[in-house]
Amino acid sequence: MYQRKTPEDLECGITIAMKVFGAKWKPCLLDAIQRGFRRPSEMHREIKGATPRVLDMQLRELETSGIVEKCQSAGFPLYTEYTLTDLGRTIMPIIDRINEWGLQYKELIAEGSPQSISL
Amino acid sequence: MYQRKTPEDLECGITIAMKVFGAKWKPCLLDAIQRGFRRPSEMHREIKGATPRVLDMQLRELETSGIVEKCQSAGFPLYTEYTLTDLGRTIMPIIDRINEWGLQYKELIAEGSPQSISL
DNA sequence: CTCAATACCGAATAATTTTTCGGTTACCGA
DNA sequence: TCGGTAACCGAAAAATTATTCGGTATTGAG
Repeated sequence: MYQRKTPEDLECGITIAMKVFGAKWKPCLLDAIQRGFRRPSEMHREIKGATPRVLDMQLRELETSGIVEKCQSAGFPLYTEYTLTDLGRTIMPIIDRINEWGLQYKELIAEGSPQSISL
Repeated sequence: MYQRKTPEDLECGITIAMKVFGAKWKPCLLDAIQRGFRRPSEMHREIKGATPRVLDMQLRELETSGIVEKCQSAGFPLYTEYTLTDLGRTIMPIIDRINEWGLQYKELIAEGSPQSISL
């Protein structure tokens, strides 16, 4: 298992929050769950650009952090559903605002942004 | 200059927002500016754990994105100040909530979080 | 002229995260 | 038994991001 080498400031709220839901696809996963895509296969289809593998991994981390909960029912075909926990629901207003901010200001940002070279 | 290789979904608000202020030290920098640490040397002292180099780089990116503004006055010693732009101020409520969330739930997260192995 | 302070930048390297690829298991239907 | 769907996992490789190290420039004091 991977061992982190650089220390982290776990007193810093930003650092903690970013660890929990700041990974590349975590906010998208949480948003997808909120919009009703609860099954892994649905999320795989919904979130273009992410490989199923990374979604599985980040979903598992969200579960381990107590943000989402897995409900699996035996049967065919396999049926697994992820839902937000109470803790997970406390994050959603933040994700929503991040999303709104991005949509609201995207034109303003696009020109001149150093990271937008790849457009 | 670095050329991105994996495509990005620039219609997704989350992706856009994360590009603008989601880098490792950007929220900390913005928070520091808000708390009154406006000079690079102050931020270097304030934000432990980050190297001056990365703070300089991320500050420059924030400037290029139009989130902060640089005011430099000739004189001795060199005096540079970064302040939030109007656009930058629209981000602060989000950063504040991220920070609050992290502080509020840190104990809840700590146990069992996959990323907290390095504690 | 040399030194210290402030604000930077470039390039190589290291650290971290994401992707790619190829599995596994369980089950049903033909 | 073979093929197909769903949900996963491990390991290596690639991509991305951050760090380290060693510079530059300006200015004023000694």
